[in-house]
Amino acid sequence: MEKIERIARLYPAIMRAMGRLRSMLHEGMDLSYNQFKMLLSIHDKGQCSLNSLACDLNIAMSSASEMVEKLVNLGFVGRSVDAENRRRVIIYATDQGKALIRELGDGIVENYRVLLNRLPEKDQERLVDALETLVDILDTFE
Amino acid sequence: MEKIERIARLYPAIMRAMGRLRSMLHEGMDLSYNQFKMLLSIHDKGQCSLNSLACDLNIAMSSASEMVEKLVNLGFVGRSVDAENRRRVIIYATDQGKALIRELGDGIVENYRVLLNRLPEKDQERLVDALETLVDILDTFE
DNA sequence: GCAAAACAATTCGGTTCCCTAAATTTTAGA
DNA sequence: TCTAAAATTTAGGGAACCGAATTGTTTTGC
Repeated sequence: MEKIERIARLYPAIMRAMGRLRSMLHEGMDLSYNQFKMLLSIHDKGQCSLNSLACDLNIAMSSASEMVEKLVNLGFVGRSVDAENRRRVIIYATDQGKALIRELGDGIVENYRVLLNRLPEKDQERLVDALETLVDILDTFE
Repeated sequence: MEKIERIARLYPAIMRAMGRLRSMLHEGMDLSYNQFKMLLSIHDKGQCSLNSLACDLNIAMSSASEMVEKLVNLGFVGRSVDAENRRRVIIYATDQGKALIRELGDGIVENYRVLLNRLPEKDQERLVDALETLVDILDTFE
């Protein structure tokens, strides 16, 4: 079979598998995957504007605005007007948000561990290698 | 770094990359990715009930029902009551649907080809290997 | 034979995540 | 000062899901 057909056939399989993986990793979490991603991004940046957050997450600013609103209402994120430039808003993780990141982060890592341990040692290595190769190559497409 | 942390770090990167890949592959298509997937599934099964379609796609029957409705309205899919068991509905691709599959399928393969050709030969091999390894291993999780 | 249970699909109301376009507020520039 | 630009929010909408309730249809168990 030709290389391209092999790849075309693999794409849906990967997406299916990754989706399954995601739901296994995040099951029982208080935040959806995307909400968690956003909270994490805010936390990593320490403090940021809506604009930079939206760029980071590759979504429209209006979408980011909505999601931030939700996280603010849940108490995981704070939002205040930037005194330097009052058009801008400063977004940051609250203590509650930071605590959640620690907690969920640990849970996710633990879930990874459980999943990974279901594989024989040799496959664990192959998986990590495959993922790293994939990211490496896919990143060359822009 | 520990294996698990490496994997945890890779997951978002993969999702991002795969999403980008998807939008590159499907850009300008008449059908969304999910609609195309459903049409393809219907076509591959030749003829099917809503239930089996929903199982195949791993979505709730109510979701499948909605999407089928859309595909029917677009003229790509037909739907009729099963004479054997009138509770059941028979879903199939219309000629128009089959033609679209051919057309879009060719387009996608062509897009794959263009993308793949942007990689050096050696990376092409690595990519296919990585993807196949990944699917192979991920499928062992249920 | 027929009422109750099981089945297949649909409808309804809801959520999440995304979009564009228009409005709002604030700042900066001519 | 008046206008243009910048940062965000609001409004409206669409796709893709979900569970629960509903509508028909068939099976079953008495």
